Amino acid sequence: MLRIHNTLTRSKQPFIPIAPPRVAMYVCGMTVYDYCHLGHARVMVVFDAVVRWLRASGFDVTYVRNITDIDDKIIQRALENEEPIEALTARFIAAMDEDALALGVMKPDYEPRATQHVAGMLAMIGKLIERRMAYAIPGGDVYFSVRDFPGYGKLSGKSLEDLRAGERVEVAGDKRDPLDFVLWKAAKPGEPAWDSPWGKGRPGWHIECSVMSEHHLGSHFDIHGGGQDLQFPHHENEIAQSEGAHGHAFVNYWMHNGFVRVDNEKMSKSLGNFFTVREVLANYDAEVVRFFILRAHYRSPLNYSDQHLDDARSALTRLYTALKGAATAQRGEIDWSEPHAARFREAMDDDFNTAEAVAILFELANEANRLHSARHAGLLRALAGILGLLQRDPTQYLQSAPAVSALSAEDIELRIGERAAARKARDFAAADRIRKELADAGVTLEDNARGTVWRRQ
RNA sequence: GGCGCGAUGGCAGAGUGGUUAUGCAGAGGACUGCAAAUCCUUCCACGUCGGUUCGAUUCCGGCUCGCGCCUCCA
Repeated sequence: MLRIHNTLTRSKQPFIPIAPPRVAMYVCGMTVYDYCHLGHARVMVVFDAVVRWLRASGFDVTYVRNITDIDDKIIQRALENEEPIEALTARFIAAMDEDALALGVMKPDYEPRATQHVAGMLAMIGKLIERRMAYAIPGGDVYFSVRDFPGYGKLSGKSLEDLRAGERVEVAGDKRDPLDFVLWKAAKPGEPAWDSPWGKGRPGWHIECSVMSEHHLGSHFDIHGGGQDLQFPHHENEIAQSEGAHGHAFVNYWMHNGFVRVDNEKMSKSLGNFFTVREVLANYDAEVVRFFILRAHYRSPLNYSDQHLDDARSALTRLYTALKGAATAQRGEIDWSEPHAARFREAMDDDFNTAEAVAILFELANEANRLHSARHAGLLRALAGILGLLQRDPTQYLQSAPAVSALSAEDIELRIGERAAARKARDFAAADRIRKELADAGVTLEDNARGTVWRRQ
């Protein structure tokens, strides 16, 4: 049985869907004013693996990942770029789609955008005011009143007192409580705005997720995910809004993935220590990046460095090499009673332990190599497929070139031909010279009974 | 200051109250014209101080160090 670590209880709990086999899952996606960095990649890949495993386990998953396409930073960036907001967001949504596709991330079932749900937000804000959990102030802002929502802080494990004590920022004097957060922001002249009962304005950040999740999944659903940094205040506020408006439980299982780090520090926009997905993909195959992410547990911190990606690349090469030699059996149904498959399932059922699952993949590779077993190779490929790995033609993968490559496949084949002639003439010095030359260009040769095969790096 | 998470072998990274994680790297061997790949063998481990226990890396507590949240952030 699947167990999920629930942030609400800080423990692993058996996963019991509200209406099996249906599973409703919402993940906070990107604010589209810049390229995705590796932290975003981790969210996409991790929850992609979660959805894949849920589906492989027989659940009928509806997966929603939102797009925040209106917010202060978007407005500011559009202003800086002197381009319309719609053009800016369209550009970065397209870039995000490219990154996701490269990383093998399947499209969510729905990708709602904040700007498409303003009417729903107005309705929910109205309801919160009606239920006396929100209030409008003269300027046109509307705030959520945290003291009127019992249980505020239950997700992040903080009390209102703790939070007040820890305040680091001076707050506007018109809030009733410093911790009250904005639901609706009055527009300043020139800013994008929607009409509302409180005047022209735009939504606060948190309200969109409460509204869009309800729209697609209902007011009470199974799983809500996102990066650890969203736990507070974003997800805490979502709970306040949704439970405040509906009067019943919002989400049963909260999942938060760990940060990507650089030099032991969180990779973040504000620190400026981030690498965009496309920067990394210029030097590394996207599958290597996906493998690198999935090889760690989703809740652990993940340290990024070129050295670690090199390591991941070598490891992935071993897996593909095992597949190369074997006539992989057709994919089809997985025999879950097979010991490796059973352990794989056990690992994934234990809070999506992809690190353990990947280790089992290596054990299968060893079996496949040792026994020349197409059955093991086939199982390796099938199980890896659940993680979105090892689905390419092995030779194609092993010969794939990074962005900048000195030698073309044709050149390589040509040199291999010359070397074969030299070897036939038993001129091994010449043959070794050619091999050395190719090695220096990042190409490794392997002689076998049928001839010579090559791969990069 | 408040709250929380973590500390595993050269590196990365799972896990477990007593038994091999796994990968990369290293050493030796088999195979090879030599290599590569593969296989076999092998070195290297659980921050620190106490406690519980027949036995703790694994449970409990103190300490040290690191990280995160408390402000936008995946």
